[in-house]
Amino acid sequence: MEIDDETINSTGEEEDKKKPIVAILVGAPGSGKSTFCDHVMRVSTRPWVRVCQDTIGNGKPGTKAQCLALSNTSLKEGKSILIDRCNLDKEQRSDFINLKNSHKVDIHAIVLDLPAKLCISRSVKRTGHEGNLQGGKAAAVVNRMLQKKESPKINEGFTRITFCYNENDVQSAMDMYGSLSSVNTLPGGCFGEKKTDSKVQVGIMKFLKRVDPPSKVTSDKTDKTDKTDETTPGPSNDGEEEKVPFENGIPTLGFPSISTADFQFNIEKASEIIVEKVEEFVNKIGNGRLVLVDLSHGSKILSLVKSKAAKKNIDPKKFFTFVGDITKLQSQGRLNCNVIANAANWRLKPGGGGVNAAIFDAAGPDLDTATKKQAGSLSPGTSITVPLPSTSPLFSKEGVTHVIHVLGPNMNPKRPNCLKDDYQKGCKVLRDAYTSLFENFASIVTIQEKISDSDGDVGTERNKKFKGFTEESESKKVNKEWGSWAQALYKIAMHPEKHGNGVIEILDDVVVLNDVYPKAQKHVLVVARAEGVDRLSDVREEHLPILRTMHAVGMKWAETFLKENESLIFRLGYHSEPSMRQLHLHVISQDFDSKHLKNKKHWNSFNSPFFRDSVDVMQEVSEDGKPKLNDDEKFMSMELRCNRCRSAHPNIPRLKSHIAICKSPFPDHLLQNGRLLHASTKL
DNA sequence: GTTCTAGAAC
DNA sequence: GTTCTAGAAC
Repeated sequence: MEIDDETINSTGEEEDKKKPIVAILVGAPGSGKSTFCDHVMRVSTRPWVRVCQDTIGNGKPGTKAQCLALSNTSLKEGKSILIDRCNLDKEQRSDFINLKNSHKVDIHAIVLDLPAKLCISRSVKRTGHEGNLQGGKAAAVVNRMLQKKESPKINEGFTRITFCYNENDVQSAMDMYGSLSSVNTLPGGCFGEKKTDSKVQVGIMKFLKRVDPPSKVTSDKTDKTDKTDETTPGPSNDGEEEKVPFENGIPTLGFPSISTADFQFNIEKASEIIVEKVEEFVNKIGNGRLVLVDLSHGSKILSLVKSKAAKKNIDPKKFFTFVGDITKLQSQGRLNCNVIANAANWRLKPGGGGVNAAIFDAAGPDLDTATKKQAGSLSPGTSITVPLPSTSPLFSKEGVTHVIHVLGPNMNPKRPNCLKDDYQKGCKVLRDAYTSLFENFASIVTIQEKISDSDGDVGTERNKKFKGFTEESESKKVNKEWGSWAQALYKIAMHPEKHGNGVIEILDDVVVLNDVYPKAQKHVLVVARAEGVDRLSDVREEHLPILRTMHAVGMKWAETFLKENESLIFRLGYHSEPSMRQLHLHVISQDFDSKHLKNKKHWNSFNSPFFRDSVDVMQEVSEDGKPKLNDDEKFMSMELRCNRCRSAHPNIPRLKSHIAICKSPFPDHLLQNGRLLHASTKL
């Protein structure tokens, strides 16, 4: 991030230039707030006062009132202030934001949303080493605070919000604030907010998900004439609403009109197809939304689409048009689109003018490299999703995490594959192009939803909406070959008498055995004996009887174990993508007390959406003909969270010492539909 | 699936 | 120095 000289305080008033800044740090203990303040105060030539609640009482912790008092006196002296306290929820921040009522100031938020494990380990360090207990205490404090966090929003009254998710982000933000003199300031708006880099920190998904639908943006029902200055980006219907910030954190696809510019597709027909496809998809993209973007207010396509969408009563919160540069939607238009579509050429090459040149240009060489990894060319009517590396400026400045390249039909005789006037073919290709684009966007949304659901609450209802999408993209996966070590279960299923290692029951349809490396006190596998069902993705409606048998046998064994030990709790389910060949049901006690549970993958394979409860699998197969799979690798690298209280832990040993003592009740979704089996439920 | 181990993190 | 993770080999 850097300061853009052109955007530095363009109002020109001398007084304005000396406006102090109230910089509110937002972050858990250990997120680096004090380090941030120290650095800024050391290098900045602007006069800063640090308002730190931890030390405000003569070096000891003080009160919020003391912080406010110091803030007031400092502002009166014309000094800028750094509010160094957690400020994680809206209420905690509001008193400091209200300082703008009595002082002429800009209110900034600097969000230090670093991985929970990092904050915890830093807190542990700070509180001293007094054995493991101290670590547990620090984790508990950080976890408790993180439960409360609410992402700051512009509409709380901030002039500017800077989000930091890793040390690099923090360094950039420190440099930025450190470079401020008493006269320059930073442009307003929301910067760096991201929703999708879940591999870095899955925990933020829940944080960002709690957003309201956009309130003010509507696709106008009346045909107003647009008189707004063409250089000002904003919702295309009304200039007055430009000041209203868009809600960020909602998965949003910004897309240009395909084929109408360079490829000379008829605008009337194109607008009809856009609206038709939007209508078809608008309810298939979860809480996501679609935004048609065009650079100029005079654009015919926008007004045609707008009026057609209004006639069809398409929800204006889910679909609207927007005037602005598709490569600067966040920085100039304050509209965060985590996904943008590119009107690509068939060679997927940069340059050539128009949207394609602009996007490749703004994204830097990273996009070209990432694109080449995916494909070398594109057929008309198709699209391809390219995850944007975080090093790309489009990612860091605009919050774009994916670019979807789309190729529409060509009606321009000067370009290759021209359809001339064959609109029958042309319309079909254009429809295909939008279908492919919106499907690709839907898969991105689905993956994000699944990850955020996994972070505590499960949105079964929402998942149901995605029926059809994920499966399609996932089924494209080529079946992996099984390694020699992965055949053990298969061999046992086929010849249990020969390979009887650990086998405890042999029936016609299933074999039951103790897991050779149990991940809990009790851990058995119920293996299907039929040939041809290697894994969950092979399961279809015809396998419902075997699923039911496996479930019944698994339940019987769980009950047997519960008679021996009433304190156990069992869960029955399948791995979305098993390592061992031959469909097998895990019957596993929820203590996870085992020396064989050694790494993140072991934990997450039983404690993330990757683990599919047997009851849900049976229901899905009977309703949809096949089970849902959550086989994204991301689930394996998720933060380590307690299966009961959902607290985060920095590593496996810490997690294990926590779960050994955690007595919290299980999350709600596990308590429903018989997903968990207790002694009391059966006695 | 596990084991082994380099090297990152503490 | 020790602990812990993650990738390769099996």
